Amino acid sequence: MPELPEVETVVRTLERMIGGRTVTGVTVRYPKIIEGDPAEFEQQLKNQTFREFERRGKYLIFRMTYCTLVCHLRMEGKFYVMDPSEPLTRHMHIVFDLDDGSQLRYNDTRKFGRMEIFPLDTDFSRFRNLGPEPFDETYTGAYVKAYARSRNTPLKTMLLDQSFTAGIGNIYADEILFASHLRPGRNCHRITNADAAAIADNTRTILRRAILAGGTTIRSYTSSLGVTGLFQNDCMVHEQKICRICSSTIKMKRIGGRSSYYCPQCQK
DNA sequence: AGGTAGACCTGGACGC
DNA sequence: TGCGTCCAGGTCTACC
Repeated sequence: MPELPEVETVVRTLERMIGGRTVTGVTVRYPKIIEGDPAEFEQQLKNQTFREFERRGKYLIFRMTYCTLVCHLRMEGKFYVMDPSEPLTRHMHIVFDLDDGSQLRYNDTRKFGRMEIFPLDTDFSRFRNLGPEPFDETYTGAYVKAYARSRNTPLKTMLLDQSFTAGIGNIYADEILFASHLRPGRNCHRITNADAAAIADNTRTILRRAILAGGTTIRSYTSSLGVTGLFQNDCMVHEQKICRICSSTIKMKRIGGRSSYYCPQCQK
């Protein structure tokens, strides 16, 4: 379930592994992954070089020689860099042949991920209505408070709204709210300045910690790139049974269609 | 306009 | 064992 920290790790790992490599061919094996015409996708990327690697929210952005390749892993998308002699499994939907003889393979069990080509000069600051990055200087307690006051929705739903801030997913939303001592079902409209400041601070603290954890797991060519981080070990509430602070039983509730975990004692 | 249910997919866990 | 059912997660679309 790649969220911001996992995507950041994948981008940095790919930068290290395929930065400067030129695409010699592309094979689209499952066309629906591609937004637009798959044949055109294959043609446009041929002979282009992976130059710069960026992330915006949960989107991976590859600046090529003449265009920008944008990927979203959704739930289960993974990249592998492999030798062509390794078996191509049924969930490897897009294959990029690289000029050093290796292959970049896109694997996605549930086929939810998407790839699309944009012009080289595309401005991603307002891409798909994405809000500020959590590490942007504009993501402050004051921003959180102002945004919260403008809506009438559970805090959990607000954190998952990518136009609020880009990159938070279901796991980190639960963890940020636990660290902030706020229940996921609390309405966002009436939060205090202190609550808003806590959300802003904890968003950054938790994401930064997760990026560090994810960045330590990348070792082999054939392991999934960046999506097998260690952060699961650090979860305080998400998919937990007992609160690690007060030993209360963790509760689970569906909020906005998403399972939300919280400690009834530590979060109010 | 803001909020939410449903669609998109597959495989794993679970109950009978 | 084997079947059916439910669930997971991110985003877009359709609808109220």
